[in-house]
Amino acid sequence: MKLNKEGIVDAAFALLDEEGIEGLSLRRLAARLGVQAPAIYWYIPNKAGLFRRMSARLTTGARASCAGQPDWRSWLMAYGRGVRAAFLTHRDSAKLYANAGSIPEDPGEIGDLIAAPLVALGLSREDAISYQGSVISLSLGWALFEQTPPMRDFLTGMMDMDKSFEDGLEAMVRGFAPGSAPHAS
Amino acid sequence: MKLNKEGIVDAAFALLDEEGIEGLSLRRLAARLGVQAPAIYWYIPNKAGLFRRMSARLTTGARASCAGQPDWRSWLMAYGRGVRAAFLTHRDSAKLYANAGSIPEDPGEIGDLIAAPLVALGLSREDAISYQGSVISLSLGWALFEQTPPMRDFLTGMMDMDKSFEDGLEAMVRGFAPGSAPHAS
DNA sequence: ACCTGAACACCGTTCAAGT
DNA sequence: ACCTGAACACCGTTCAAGT
Repeated sequence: MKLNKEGIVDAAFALLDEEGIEGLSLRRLAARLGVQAPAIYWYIPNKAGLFRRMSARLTTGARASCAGQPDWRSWLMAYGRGVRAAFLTHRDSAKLYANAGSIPEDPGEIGDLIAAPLVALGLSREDAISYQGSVISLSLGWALFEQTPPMRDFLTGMMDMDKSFEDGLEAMVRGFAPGSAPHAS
Repeated sequence: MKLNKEGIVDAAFALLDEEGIEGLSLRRLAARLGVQAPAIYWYIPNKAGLFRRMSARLTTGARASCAGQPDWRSWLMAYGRGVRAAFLTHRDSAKLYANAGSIPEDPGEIGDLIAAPLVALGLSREDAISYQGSVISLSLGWALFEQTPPMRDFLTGMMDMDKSFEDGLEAMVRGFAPGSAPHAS
């Protein structure tokens, strides 16, 4: 039963869900795959590379979930909800994303790729990336709080997290004003 | 030259700035303080406790920096800028905060404490915490991207990060609508 | 091509013992 | 009260060697 990259990422998510990010070591991952730790290095460059691969899966899954939106505001709302939902389906995945920083492939064409759906809906490339960055930041930040147990207990004790996130996202997306104050040249 | 908690936190920030979060180990920290690693445990419970102490310093510094604002929107804008600025003054500090999750003291009175300045400006306690959570989330998220070198290079190549953050924050704070859709009871 | 065994240079944390 | 020495149970990563 040979290893492969996707299977390693699958097993890593399973291990993450069971043990949390502290317990996600290459040695334990190898044990779960019935193999010795160095074997993993045949498929991934290092632990950071594994984290990047896992992070990429989280965000591309969210992107896929919001195809076919009628306008760029709807798209950004769906994307924000999708990103947060993706983080909340795997224990500590927001922490993992924060430590990995994504950027899975070469920087040249990835800019076009992430801007494309919003440019198709009428936004400039710069606004597309800027707004998307703010939406991911907000979603990541909330997910981070929701995945830190003492913080989660503290927050759920006095508010509805779903509503707070929704309120913040809605306020921001509604407030985006393309083309206003077109910085520098 | 006896140790003390604040001195340990100072040294930890200095070490963080020099080596990054990967290099921030208790053994190296001890060496910098001219002491053996276990000595640190007389002052802090464990490494997570050190991270929490460091995180608390970052956010309370930002809070202090925005006293005397005339209304709650101005306060939230100042706080968002202050939080991001605080993160950007220490290498990898957003990552550190994401891994630590703050919550330094007991949960009972800290709720009042963080809500107080906004309640004084007319917000309900629930809105105060909800909005503040969204503002911190957005600021933390952007700082995280800005402190991940490949991501930073990628983003600065096609946008002005200061402007993007400012646009997102401004849109969100302007869009907050207290009292609208008062969920459940 | 794919994996193991053994090793290197680290970790956080504990605990008896020193002063 | 405050710190050291020594140890435990881990890490990520490298690399020769096996198949």
